[in-house]
Amino acid sequence: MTDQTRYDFKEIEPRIYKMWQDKGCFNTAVSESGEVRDAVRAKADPYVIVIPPPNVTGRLHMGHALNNSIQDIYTRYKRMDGYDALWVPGTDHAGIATQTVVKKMLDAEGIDYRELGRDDFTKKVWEWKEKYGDIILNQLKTVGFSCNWERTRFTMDEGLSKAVAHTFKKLYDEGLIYRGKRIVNWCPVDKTALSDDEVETKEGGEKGFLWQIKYLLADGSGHVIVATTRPETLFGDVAVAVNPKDDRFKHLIGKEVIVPLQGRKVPIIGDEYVDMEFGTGCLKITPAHDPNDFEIGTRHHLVPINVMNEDATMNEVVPEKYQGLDRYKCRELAIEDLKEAELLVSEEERMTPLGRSYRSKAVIEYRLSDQWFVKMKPLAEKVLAMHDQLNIQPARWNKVYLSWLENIRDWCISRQIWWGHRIPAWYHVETEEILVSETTPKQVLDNPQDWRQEEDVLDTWFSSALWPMSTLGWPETTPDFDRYFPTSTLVTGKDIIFFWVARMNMMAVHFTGKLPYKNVFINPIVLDEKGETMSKSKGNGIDPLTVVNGATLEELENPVREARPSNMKEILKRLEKNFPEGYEAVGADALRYTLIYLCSSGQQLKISMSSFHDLGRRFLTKLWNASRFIFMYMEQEAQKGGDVPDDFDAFTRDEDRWVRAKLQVTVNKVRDLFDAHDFTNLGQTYYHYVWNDFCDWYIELAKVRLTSDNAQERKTALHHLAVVFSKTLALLHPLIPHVTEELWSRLLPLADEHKLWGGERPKSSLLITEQFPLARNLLEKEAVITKQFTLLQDMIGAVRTLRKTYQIKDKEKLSVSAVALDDVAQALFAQSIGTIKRLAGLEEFTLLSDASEKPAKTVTLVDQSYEVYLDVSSYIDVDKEKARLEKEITKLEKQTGGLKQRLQNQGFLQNADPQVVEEQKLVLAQNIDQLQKLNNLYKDLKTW
RNA sequence: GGGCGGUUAACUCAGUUGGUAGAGUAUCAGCCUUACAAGCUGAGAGUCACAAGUUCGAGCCUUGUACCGCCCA
Repeated sequence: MTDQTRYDFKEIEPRIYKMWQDKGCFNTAVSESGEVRDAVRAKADPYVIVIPPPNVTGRLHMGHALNNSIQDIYTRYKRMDGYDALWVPGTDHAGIATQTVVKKMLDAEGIDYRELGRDDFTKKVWEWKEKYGDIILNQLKTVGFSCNWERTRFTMDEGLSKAVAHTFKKLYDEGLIYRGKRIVNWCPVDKTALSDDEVETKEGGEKGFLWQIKYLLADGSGHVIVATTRPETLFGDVAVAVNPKDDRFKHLIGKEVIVPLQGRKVPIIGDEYVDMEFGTGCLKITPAHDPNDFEIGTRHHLVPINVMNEDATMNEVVPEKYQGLDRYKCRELAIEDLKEAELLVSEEERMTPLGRSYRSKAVIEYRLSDQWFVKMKPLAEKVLAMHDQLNIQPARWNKVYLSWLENIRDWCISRQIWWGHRIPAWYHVETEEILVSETTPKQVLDNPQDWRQEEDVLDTWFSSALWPMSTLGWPETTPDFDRYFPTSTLVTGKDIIFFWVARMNMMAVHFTGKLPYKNVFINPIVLDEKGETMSKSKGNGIDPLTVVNGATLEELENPVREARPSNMKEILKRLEKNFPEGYEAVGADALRYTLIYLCSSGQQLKISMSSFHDLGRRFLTKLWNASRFIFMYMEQEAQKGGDVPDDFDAFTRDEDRWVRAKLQVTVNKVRDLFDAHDFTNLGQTYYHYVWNDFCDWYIELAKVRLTSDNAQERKTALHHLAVVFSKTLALLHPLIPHVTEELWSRLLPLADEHKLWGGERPKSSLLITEQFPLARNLLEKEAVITKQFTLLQDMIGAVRTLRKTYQIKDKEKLSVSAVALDDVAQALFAQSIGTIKRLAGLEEFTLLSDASEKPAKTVTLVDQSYEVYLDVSSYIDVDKEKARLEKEITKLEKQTGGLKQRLQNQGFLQNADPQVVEEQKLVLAQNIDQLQKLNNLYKDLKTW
């Protein structure tokens, strides 16, 4: 036995993880090159998960910890269950994010990345990636995840890049990728296009203004009033539109107005799009800066006028005084000038819908430019047709997923940055002919001066969409792709159902005819204890590594100080109050246990710093100490001596049968919960079994025999402890792998040494590859013992309650007698006299043969199956006992009254399920019986 | 505007085909019982958000309302 009463994760976890890696435990049965490494497993079904690749710039956060804990549970469970398990790890290149990080780094060094040029900049990014790109993968290792690190992938790897080029070329040839001048979401900070899905809008819009501006008619016959939230774009106006049905304005169609501040003449056009109710009923048309206007402009063959630069400053098209101004500066100035010119009619504050980049958070500009698109509808239709083959859990996410696919829009895939997969298209400098090719085409090689390659790169999600295929070698027909595709399960967050899940499905179905996985599990979002999303800027994040490794107060405060949230003082105060000595680490297993325990079926998971101590650490400490107990008694056998029985069965008792039945029930349940992706009850199931069944009851019961002089009894108890505990460790391993593996390594040699297995020795010396306990139906006699055992538990509980009610000190030994009213109780009590005495703290426990032998002046507990008589003559307080009985009688009467009423209700008797009626009748009869007994006791009391 | 989720004990959450509400934490009381005081034993604690409906019977089903969170337009 170790002296430490707690699990030393700091020493154990890294050691165990390294051991797994050294022994190749995360490897597959068949290597990438097709070499068989485990002949048995190579014949088994594969079980495959591909990781949602974290950004290469990313750092592990609680969401990753949860998401990957779930994946690890599945991987380990299936691996133990005999499958050839493969969990493919890796990172994505995160085009915009990574480019920004490296750009900032260069800025700090005083280097302008533009001056470096594309090739040198890309080199710098690769250098950065080599240096920092594995950080998040290493962080995953510290949490114990059993990824197959041999197969670590990166979306910019050569093979994966080939897959991207291949896909692009194919889709282009099939007419599913096209290039066109379109209005796109433009991020003026990152200076790139964004897809619709990368734009966030705030509920209810953001604070802004609606201005009404006079546009004078060119013929001097008056004016129209136009309402706009974006006056700075008026320089790009190409028309004013009215609804052709609008009697107020339809006579103006065909006339011209003068664009204010600029003097250009533009036509008044009629278009049904214009909402007569909204604003003034006159709409300025600015095709280069608004998607709706773009459509209207196209319909009327109007040439768009772009008035902004890439960074959303005003360009040379606008009057000189506005040129170079930021769009908002220009807006202010324009409003002033309009006032001056007496063209501003009104200014009204209102919430206006605003899009922001999900990366930079900058307000999106609309920009007319040449972009590449994927035609999504044909791809989406194929996926929709196969939807019955996809199991999305929780099922409600089907709706979200389907509605996106059903209302699919084309996907803008070009990005105006340098870091990423450069689009494999070449333009002829004179003819504008386009060549698309996986590798540089011959024409280009022959006459490089005549061709220029597309400057844009592809959206990172384009390569992510290929992830389950490309990580396994596609489009090559590799052994990996043959064996491991399609994969089994995808675990991810709801925020990327559109970005990622749907697009992966489309690519896989289009290119292979198969969905890339069978199951999709959407894990909840991790929130802080107030229910707010964790974010750097709020300073409310809980770093999983802090939980694993601990942190000083200063280390806890630093991220908050850097983020400078508005409630910074309050947060710092709370940290100082709660963690004056810093945060005490709990290790990876405690982190994992806590997250899964709290992983409810809702959409969110609230967590606080203290939950890891209260849930995870407590549980592990309990398990650790249970093992100390078992190991201690095993070690003591060396001195105590004696032989193991020839047949453990001969000395096996009901409590042994009971705990094994409980274990089996738990095994069945855990398997069901795994298979149903139901984590809601998993933590509780584990907790209840380990804490209540195994520790509180079985270990306590076993103590009677473990302290016995009879070696055969002792060793039989140890035998059952060894077997049951070994299976318990196996059952827990997927969730808390390190501690269970460590305890496994201590249990096996000890039980071997003392010959305790009795034919039930586990097969594997490493728990990670031990068979996961098998499910089976409970035998009839197991079901019976499980039920019977509650009699014993209730009886002991009742005695304990009485003791407390009478405030009898735990040390005071009581004398109790009991009578069994049925055979079950008779057999159980007769066998359990020793354990009852110990667990209820009794001096004497006498089993009477008949209720008539009941001693005088006892406190009596009545049950259907037994009566218990407590000799409390030296403690008894008649009034107190009266009160106790009264309370119980009242409660029972109330219940009985309700039952009677129901059973007199004709409606109930006629309509209810006959079985239910019978049940209720039985309960009523029992209640009446019980009530009778209690009333008798109450009468007796008067004679005391 | 459309959709999704939530509202159950002080807190975090369970709650199977409708049959008289459960767990953990916290609280209170008693215990250093040779695995664990990061423990053990016991106790108290709920108008299941609100309203109406269906039903013999509703935390659960239907409709509506309120509030909280999220997604889409």
